[in-house]
Amino acid sequence: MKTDVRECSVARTLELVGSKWTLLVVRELFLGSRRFEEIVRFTGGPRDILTDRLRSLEAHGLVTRVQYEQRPPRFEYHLTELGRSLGPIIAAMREFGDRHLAGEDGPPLRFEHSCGAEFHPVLACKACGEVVRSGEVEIAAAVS
Amino acid sequence: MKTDVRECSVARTLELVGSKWTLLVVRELFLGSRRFEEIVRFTGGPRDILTDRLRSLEAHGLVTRVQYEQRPPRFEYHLTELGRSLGPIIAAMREFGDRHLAGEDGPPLRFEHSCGAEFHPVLACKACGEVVRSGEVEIAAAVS
DNA sequence: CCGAGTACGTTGGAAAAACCAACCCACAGG
DNA sequence: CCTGTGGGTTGGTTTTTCCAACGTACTCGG
Repeated sequence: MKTDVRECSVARTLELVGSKWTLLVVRELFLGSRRFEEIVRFTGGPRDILTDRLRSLEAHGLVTRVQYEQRPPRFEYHLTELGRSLGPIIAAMREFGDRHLAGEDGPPLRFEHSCGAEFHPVLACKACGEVVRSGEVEIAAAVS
Repeated sequence: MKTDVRECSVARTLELVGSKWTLLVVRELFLGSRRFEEIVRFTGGPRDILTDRLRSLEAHGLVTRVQYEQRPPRFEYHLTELGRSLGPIIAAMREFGDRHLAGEDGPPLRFEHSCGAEFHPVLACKACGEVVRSGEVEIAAAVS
């Protein structure tokens, strides 16, 4: 059997953020956590794994580790511009969870758009600006 | 140290699709693969793990397993309506990969919107329909 | 000065998950 | 028969993850 593994952008993205805890770390940073202890507390992940994920995110340029204290040396984690461009992925997951997996008391986190309404993301076409309905997008070409 | 794990929709979504290979399986189904052998070939994942992921997706109602042949028994996998609503997550990952991690020969998969242009997803606000710029969305309330 | 507490990890060992090659069954075609 | 296809399952190895404990470097209160 040939091994025609599809080298696609989804696969490449998953290599960066596809392992356990990584996207929860990114979520935490989006929500404003900066310090290691906050990330531990709010994600609930094992400290060693979270350390590993933060180093990996840093190595890939999604996060920077900034010293905010000399003695003892203390660091903060910040999303880079590249890291912030993971926003749509987090938003899409949040939206999916809100709609289909919400707990008893609804979505635990609410966002507000500058138009004043509660923010629910939908996908739009960058070219025409129209909100996309299912069936309006098709594969144009599939290269191996 | 208190364990104030954030019970958010992102975390809940990751419980469904957060383990390795799951989202690649979903991508394959979006791209039209239906049979087990196709999923093995195009994702490159281990057969036993892919079996496990398909069963898990089925158990959560994201995928259905349909018999298309009696003797010998053969099955196809299809995304359910719920499964198709993972589209924005896949699209967001594809977009991230295309923009920041593209291989030498550009994005390997292209999509086309019904407006005629190549499709690149951007986030829009469901309420007002406007495309969202960074800084326009803020946390309205954060419940532990 | 002593002990407790905070911040940010690192370590060692156990448990779980992933991986891989090989196997199995049912059938089809030559 | 003998080979090939489709859709898995099995057994054993390797990798990851998990967890609790420890270490370091300071600060604060008494």
